Amino acid sequence: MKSMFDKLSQREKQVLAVLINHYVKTAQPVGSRILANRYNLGVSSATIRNTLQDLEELGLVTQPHTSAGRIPTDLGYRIYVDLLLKPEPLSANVEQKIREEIGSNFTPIDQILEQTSRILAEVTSQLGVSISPQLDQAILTKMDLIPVAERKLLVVIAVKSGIVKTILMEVDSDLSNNVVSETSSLLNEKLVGLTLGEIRKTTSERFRDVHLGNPKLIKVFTDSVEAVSSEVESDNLHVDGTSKMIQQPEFRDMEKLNQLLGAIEQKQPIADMVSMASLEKGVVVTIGKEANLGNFEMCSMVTSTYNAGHSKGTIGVIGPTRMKYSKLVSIVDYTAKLLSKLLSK
Amino acid sequence: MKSMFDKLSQREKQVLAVLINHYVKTAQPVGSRILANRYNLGVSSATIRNTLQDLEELGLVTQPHTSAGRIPTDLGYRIYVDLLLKPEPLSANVEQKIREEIGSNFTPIDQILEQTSRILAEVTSQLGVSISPQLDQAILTKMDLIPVAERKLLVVIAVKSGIVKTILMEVDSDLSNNVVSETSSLLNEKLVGLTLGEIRKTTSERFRDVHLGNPKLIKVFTDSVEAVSSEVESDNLHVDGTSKMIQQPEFRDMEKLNQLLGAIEQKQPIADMVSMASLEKGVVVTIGKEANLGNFEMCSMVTSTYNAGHSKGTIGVIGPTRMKYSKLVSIVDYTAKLLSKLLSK
DNA sequence: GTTAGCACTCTATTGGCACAAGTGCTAATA
DNA sequence: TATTAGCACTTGTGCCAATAGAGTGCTAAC
Repeated sequence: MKSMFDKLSQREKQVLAVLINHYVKTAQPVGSRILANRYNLGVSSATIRNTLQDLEELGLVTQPHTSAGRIPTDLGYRIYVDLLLKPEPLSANVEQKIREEIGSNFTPIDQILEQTSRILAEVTSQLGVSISPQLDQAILTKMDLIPVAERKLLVVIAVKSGIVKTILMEVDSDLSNNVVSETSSLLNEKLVGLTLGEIRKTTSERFRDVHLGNPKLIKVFTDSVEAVSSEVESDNLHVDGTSKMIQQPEFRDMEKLNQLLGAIEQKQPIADMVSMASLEKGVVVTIGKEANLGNFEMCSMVTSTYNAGHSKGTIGVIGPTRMKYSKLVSIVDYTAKLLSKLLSK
Repeated sequence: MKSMFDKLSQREKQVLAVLINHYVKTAQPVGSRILANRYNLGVSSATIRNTLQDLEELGLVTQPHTSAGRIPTDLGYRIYVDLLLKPEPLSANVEQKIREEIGSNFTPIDQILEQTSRILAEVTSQLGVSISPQLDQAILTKMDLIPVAERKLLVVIAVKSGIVKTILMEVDSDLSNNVVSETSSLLNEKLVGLTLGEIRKTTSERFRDVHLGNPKLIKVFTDSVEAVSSEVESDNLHVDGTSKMIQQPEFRDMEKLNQLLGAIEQKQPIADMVSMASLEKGVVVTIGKEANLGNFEMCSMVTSTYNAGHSKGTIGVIGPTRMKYSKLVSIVDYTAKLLSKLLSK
């Protein structure tokens, strides 16, 4: 990447940046005349034409057809994002909107993330997405077993950072309240302070030799922990902004539109895409085919991880590759930081 | 409506039925020639033309333009649905699919309803919708208060029919475990067997003179009941099948498509529409402008209520007015009954 | 190294035209 | 009296050619 940067002359960089800026606004191939007239590059359109030819040879721009202007390639965007882009400061207006929406409301985490997706969609006019924190690394602060009906037990799992999960489980025989509360005390005593991942892996051994507590109940609890901590991403995915997104001209094509909506509905493809980017820390920009997901060839993604206690989740926006990276990077970054602050109280 | 039925001659009824059947399949205006040739009505196209003119005068069919065939009006569909339609028996295939999906799985209610929406969407290629039961009439079988962290209390509300709701609440001061469990016992003792609606209305008086239990905790509980039992429909709405739905030719128009997706995203418009129909019992067909919701002029809806204990919810499908009413009525009816059976154990 | 100029290519739009579908009406028919 | 054949008329659609416009690449001059 660096080598590519060195290869580019000052003018080439300038023209690439200006071309992308213009194309992002208009969604139309950009010609040399427009670049020469509208942006004062100090040279004539003929010179720009030469530069454009160079950029095309480098694979940074391309022509839809012979007598059209140029549009950026995925690689062109990549260079732009990595080397030329200056994050655009948030407008006071947008910043305020985000702050208001992700307020200090005392709300369950899933609702907060829904709101986050919504506000991201709103301020970006793209798809806003969020994934709940993966609780595998979360530390148990308290658990409880509550009989709610014959054979039905509500398992409560509270972890550091204040997230509380409840799961309704079936038990195959009625159990006395005494047995339940004894086992519950025992589990609390032994397991509080461990991560859910540890509990998942070690509990069966931990209690193998201890002849306290009801083994069936212990099994029910570990099953619940299993369910909570290994919840697949797609169950925890929130998406908003579809109706805004599809107004983008790239989705005029019914074919693409169907693919997009199908993916949103299945959730899994989006979850895969987002969680792939969430391996890295901080803001990540994934462009077009980089995601390596057929249906999203013409889409880019700006994501960031956030923290909730020791657990990590991801938020971001998805839109056509022709997106305003400079603005989106700032928005996603700001929102993720705000969210981390909120969730770590 | 009955008068309209009397006004129609045998042939007019027949032609209307056949025209609608054909139009539902093709989405193209239907001409007299096709009706005369393809369906053996025993008369020539000229005669059909005369009949069509009559039907047009009655407002049951209309022409998109002078030299096109006829398409049904909302009123035409209404007559068809009320007087001419024979519910089509479920295919074994579809019945099996529904039975498999809405299995006896031990799953939380919201997930069951999500599955219901999904399977409805799948077997109808339209929008599948479901609304969770309104719990106002549900009878409390058990409640519990569980401190999960400083100042955080998990309120558990279990009602007949096995639905369990949990709500995380904030309390303004730390409370001893004793106080919490005493108050909890008291509330159980006094309130189990009442409906949530009754609890909501009468609890403050019930405990005004009794000097037992912690008033703040009692308030927290009634607030939770309030929240659970008056949850607005849009929070409990599940929609699936958007990507199938938009492939219907009526949504080729970007304008309509936007309206539709916007409504699905906001949820409220759909919730309004569905809950409006859920006042009546059994299967209800709402056609086009009858719903009186601007954005859904070209949509119809087939819904049915289902029972979960003493509570009622609604499921259904939404699609373009040009839908296969005969099939959908059977599917929705069958699914609602199956769901009632499942949720009443 | 830059620019003006020009021939060339490709797309998008327009008007014209023939064709197909379907109607409404009239007059003939059973 | 109900039905039908026949026909003139209307409208939407597909196709063609012609045209205008945008933008390029190249050459030659500065």
